Amino acid sequence: MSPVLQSETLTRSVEDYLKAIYQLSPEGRPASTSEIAHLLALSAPSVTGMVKRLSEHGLLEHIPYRGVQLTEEGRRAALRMVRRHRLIEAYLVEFLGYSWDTVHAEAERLEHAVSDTMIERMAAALGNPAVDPHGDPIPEADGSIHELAGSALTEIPIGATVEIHRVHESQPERLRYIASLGLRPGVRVTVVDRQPFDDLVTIEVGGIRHVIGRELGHVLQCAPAEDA
Amino acid sequence: MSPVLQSETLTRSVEDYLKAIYQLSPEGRPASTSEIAHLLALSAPSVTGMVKRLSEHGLLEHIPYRGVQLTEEGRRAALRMVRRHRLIEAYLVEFLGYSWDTVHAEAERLEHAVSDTMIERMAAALGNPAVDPHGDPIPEADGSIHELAGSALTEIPIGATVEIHRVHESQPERLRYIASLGLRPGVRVTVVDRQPFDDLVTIEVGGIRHVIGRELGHVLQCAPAEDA
DNA sequence: CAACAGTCTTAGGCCAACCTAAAACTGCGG
DNA sequence: CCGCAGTTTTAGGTTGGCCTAAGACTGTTG
Repeated sequence: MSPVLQSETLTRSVEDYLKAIYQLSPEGRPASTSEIAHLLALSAPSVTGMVKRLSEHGLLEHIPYRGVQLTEEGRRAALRMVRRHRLIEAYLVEFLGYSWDTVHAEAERLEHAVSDTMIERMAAALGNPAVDPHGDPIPEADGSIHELAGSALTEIPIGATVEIHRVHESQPERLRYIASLGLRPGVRVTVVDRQPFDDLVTIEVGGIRHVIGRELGHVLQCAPAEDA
Repeated sequence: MSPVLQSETLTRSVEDYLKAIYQLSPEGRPASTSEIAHLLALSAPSVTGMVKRLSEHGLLEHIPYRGVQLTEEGRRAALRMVRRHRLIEAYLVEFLGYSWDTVHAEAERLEHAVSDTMIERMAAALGNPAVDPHGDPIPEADGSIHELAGSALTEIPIGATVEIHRVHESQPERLRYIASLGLRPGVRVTVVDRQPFDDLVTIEVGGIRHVIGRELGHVLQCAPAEDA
């Protein structure tokens, strides 16, 4: 598309910054220096420096002391990385015996090394899936993405039965815990109780009850159970 | 094995240097600065500089003005990269529809990004193959390698029929040409004539005759045809 | 055995990416 | 509306990995 994006080869670091900024705000709200620094485990000054260079290259706009927003070109590059990451995760789970909690780190490195050709072959081998193993939607090769509407588990009313669509988490520790509760995309849960504070939710899944706290509750994205 | 190799993470560049030095001399003969520079497409001073650092880290021995040799630790690291490279090539050909002439570049990037776990899963998916698509032997995970004895096509006497075991080439251009002549590992060829100079060899493969020059003749490693 | 060609190393720079310490800005509360 | 806490940027430094230009070495050859 853009002549720049096509010719110019982005470095690993640049790819990571763009992806991080996109993930901090898929909707395009400005992301702050410290948010980016925290997500990438870098110092704030490092982020400021890189952000300056990226804005000179037209990948984002930086209003000093105010935050950064991806340009159309930056967003495209970011979505390309997200597509790569999620397809790689899906491929590793499907064909190389990876589990949910171990794919992230591997994909994090591979996403920078794999060619477009290879990504598309992997997509084809998978049958062009719409979501990755965590239920996150995979952007199309053309840069479009279909975010599926859903609500955090913390927002489901008592008595409702919903299906988990998405587990928006990448830390292996937490993923293992979530899996140990029997929670993963496609599983059906019923909200049996809610505490008035701290968004505590009691759910029933597979006949067993668990109490879910605020953080986990936000990680678990749900939608009304489909068939009956 | 070595505590250093285990803990220390080698950079991409270091991995490339070690692999290059190994490939210039699998037997351990000293490799020259300029050979390394040429293979890696770098300047000679860059190589001198890196070689110094690597020798300080115990990965190779450098006798100034004389050349470098891998230490045991360096050789192990190099063989690890060779194993990765060849397994990745084999995997891409087997499972992702790559052809002979396109795998090299992809593997060249992936070999630095893939985890040991993933390499071993790929090896398992392939059934732990002994050779890659070019017929090059794949080192074992423990660092041993079984070089198969063979002779260059230029050394085969007139009248002999041999089987191509190995096509030791990575440039896509050349590989495509070689493939266009119907030459690849496992194919049987008969030497029908040889010129006294320039190692020109006339071969017959699949009923068609071709003249092979010195360079290509060395690339094509042969062994006596097995069954009759 | 001296000179020369070719190879290798030293010297000195550059750039991307990171860092810490210190200065500048923002926005809130008194 | 001033000052202060928190955030962000500037200033200045480090490291890895590359470069070119210039000097040092080696081996061959007249």
